[in-house]
Amino acid sequence: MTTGSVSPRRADTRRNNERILAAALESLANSDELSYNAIAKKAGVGVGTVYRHFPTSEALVLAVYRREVRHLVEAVPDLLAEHPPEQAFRTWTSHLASYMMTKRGLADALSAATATAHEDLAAGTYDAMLGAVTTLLDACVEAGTVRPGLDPPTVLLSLAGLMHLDPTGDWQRQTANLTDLLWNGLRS
Amino acid sequence: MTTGSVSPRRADTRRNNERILAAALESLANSDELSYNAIAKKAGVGVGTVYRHFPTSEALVLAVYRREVRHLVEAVPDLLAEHPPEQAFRTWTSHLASYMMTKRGLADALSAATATAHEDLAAGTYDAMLGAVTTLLDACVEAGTVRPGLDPPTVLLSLAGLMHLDPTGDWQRQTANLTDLLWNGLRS
Amino acid sequence: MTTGSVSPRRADTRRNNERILAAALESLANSDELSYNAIAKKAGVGVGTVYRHFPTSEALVLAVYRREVRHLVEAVPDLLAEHPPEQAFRTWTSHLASYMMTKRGLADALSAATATAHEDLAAGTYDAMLGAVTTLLDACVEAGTVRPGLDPPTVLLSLAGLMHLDPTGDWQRQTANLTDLLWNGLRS
Amino acid sequence: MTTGSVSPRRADTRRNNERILAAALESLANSDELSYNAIAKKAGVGVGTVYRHFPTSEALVLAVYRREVRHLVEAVPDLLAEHPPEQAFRTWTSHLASYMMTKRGLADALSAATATAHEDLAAGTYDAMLGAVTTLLDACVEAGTVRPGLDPPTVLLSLAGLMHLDPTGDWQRQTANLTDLLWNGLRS
DNA sequence: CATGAATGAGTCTTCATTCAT
DNA sequence: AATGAATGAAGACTCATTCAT
Repeated sequence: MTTGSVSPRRADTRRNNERILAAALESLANSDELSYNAIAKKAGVGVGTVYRHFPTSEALVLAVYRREVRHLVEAVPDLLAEHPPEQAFRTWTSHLASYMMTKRGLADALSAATATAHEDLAAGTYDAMLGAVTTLLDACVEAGTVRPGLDPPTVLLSLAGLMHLDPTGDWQRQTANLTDLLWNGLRS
Repeated sequence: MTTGSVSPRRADTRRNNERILAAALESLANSDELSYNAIAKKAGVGVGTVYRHFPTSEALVLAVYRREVRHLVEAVPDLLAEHPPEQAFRTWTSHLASYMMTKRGLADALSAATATAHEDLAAGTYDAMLGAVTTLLDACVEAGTVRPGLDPPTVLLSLAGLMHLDPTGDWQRQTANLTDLLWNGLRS
Repeated sequence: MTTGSVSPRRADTRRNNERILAAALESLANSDELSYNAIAKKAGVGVGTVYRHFPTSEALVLAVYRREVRHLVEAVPDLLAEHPPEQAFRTWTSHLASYMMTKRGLADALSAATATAHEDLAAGTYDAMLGAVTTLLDACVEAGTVRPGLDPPTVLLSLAGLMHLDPTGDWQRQTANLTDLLWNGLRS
Repeated sequence: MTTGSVSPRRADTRRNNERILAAALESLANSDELSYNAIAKKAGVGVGTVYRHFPTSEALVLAVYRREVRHLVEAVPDLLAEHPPEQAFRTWTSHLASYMMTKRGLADALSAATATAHEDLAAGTYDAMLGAVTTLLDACVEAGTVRPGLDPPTVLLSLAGLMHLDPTGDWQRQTANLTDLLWNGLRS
């Protein structure tokens, strides 16, 4: 009846889910390759288990993505609580950039997945990101530093370049430059 | 044993090169998948021939990319000759967008390739694009519609979002929106 | 801790048995494929339950077969009661044909199963079919339309072709043709 | 330049074809199972080679079948040359039976394959068998031992039972019995 | 130089079977 | 007894790469 139970099998299902997601994220972070066999091995479960949890690779990629997006999105309220709006916006942007730098393959995998994905599967994550941007913009508008009437999807789109920074170069400066340029277009 | 002409083979070779590149582009346009076997068949040559021309898939992708980039870059002088600078900039942007819409897989393939590629291989294409943007910006500055001192790499980066438009949606409007937003940041 | 009735479980059990058999028949009818997992799902029970009821796939196939054979066999008395013997024989033959047309996979599955099956498992169904044929023949002999001394196994064998009719063709005519041909060999 | 050449690779393509067909026949003879991996191993070639020669399992099964059918069909002229027609017919029938006894799985595999097969693929073999039967019947009619006007497809169908004989039983006698019964229906 | 057959490692995917709950 | 998650062996299939012709 020890906590590290004797039974090797039927280990907690939720735990498996976690391990699979973690393994998949690790794969995706580097190479945009995602092999069910490799993930199963890395997660220490059978291939079949991975299939049971995520029947298609779409589902798997999306699940990984969703988990990651949540982190970015959940950071927004805190940023707004601790910084003036413009600063919050800029900081969030740099979060986004550094995130992209460490999760290289995710973007590619995602765009491959969403190509086939049913709208509803992908929708959630895009909407979440959009919500984050909208919240940040609204705060800035409220503070009078950004002109009203901006289109959040367009602003989000303008940040997409962050996915293409060169991780071996001075991407922090490039991020700042991009944000500056963009900010000129947002200013009231 | 020559057939008569100085180098009858040379013509065949160049022809093969073209066919392979065309076949590869077609593959890349849709699926970001690139199979030597498939390309060979589509190009009507043996696999070995493809290997002889492009020993690594990196080399192949880059060759395709270079050819495509040339088209975009070469459009710039004509645009500037026929339109006022701002209009030229906007039109070029929409060229870029529609190009990305039809060459879906190319961007992904490229980013995968450059991950490992020797700098020098990739450098050429990036520089060419940068040159195009610089030329356009300079013309605008000259015309007084854009403030001087802008960083061309940053401007190019801000256009990267065009690679992520939804080809099933109203990407033409989104492109216009993005350009408008950006323009506000460029204006003098 | 009984729920009240003498054996409340027994009812469930019988019900499960039915559902499993029905699900298996449906599978077998089309594709000769028989997956425990698929059957369990279709029957709305757990895989384990299927295993408990039918420990081997042999047992399952045979159970399905036995149930189906019963239908064919039980039709004989009625046919003989309502038609003159020769007519009964011909009608039964066409029953057999149309049965085979709708249960495509069953025959294959069965022959695969009986290859390994213990004699006793398979015996029952063959004997039942043999009995049906014997009964029909006897009636015909009695009526004087068929010569006595025929070997029922041989007659049954001669009908095996019905398993190989082309369901997309005019199998009804083919059945009639076969029966006519055979009848010439049976006639007194 | 020895005949048992040094080069292990690129062994004569035709030879490969033979080996694959032989390996496949051996598999099919027993179990109606046909695994590309297993066949490749048994034939001593790579899996890919099997795929190159027979892209689908349909194609493979049919190729095997065709080869085997040819043997049966080619026996007809000799039989007719050496025996009186009726005897030729009976002997051919027993050939057929003994053939089926040793190629158990082939029939099942074939019926599975033809289910999906394009007509043209399968047609050849059926037509060949039909031709054999027709030739035999014609000879018998000519000799006056069989009544004219019989339908060859129906006769062939009546022989289908030979595929279902019990190889552990006295199938030789059963074959004779079936032929006798059938002959009564054919006699003039 | 070009060709394309051969190879086989590696990925995907399904399913029988076990067993903790 | 029933359930269904987990497992992993097994077979399908693809494709990069080599190399005889």
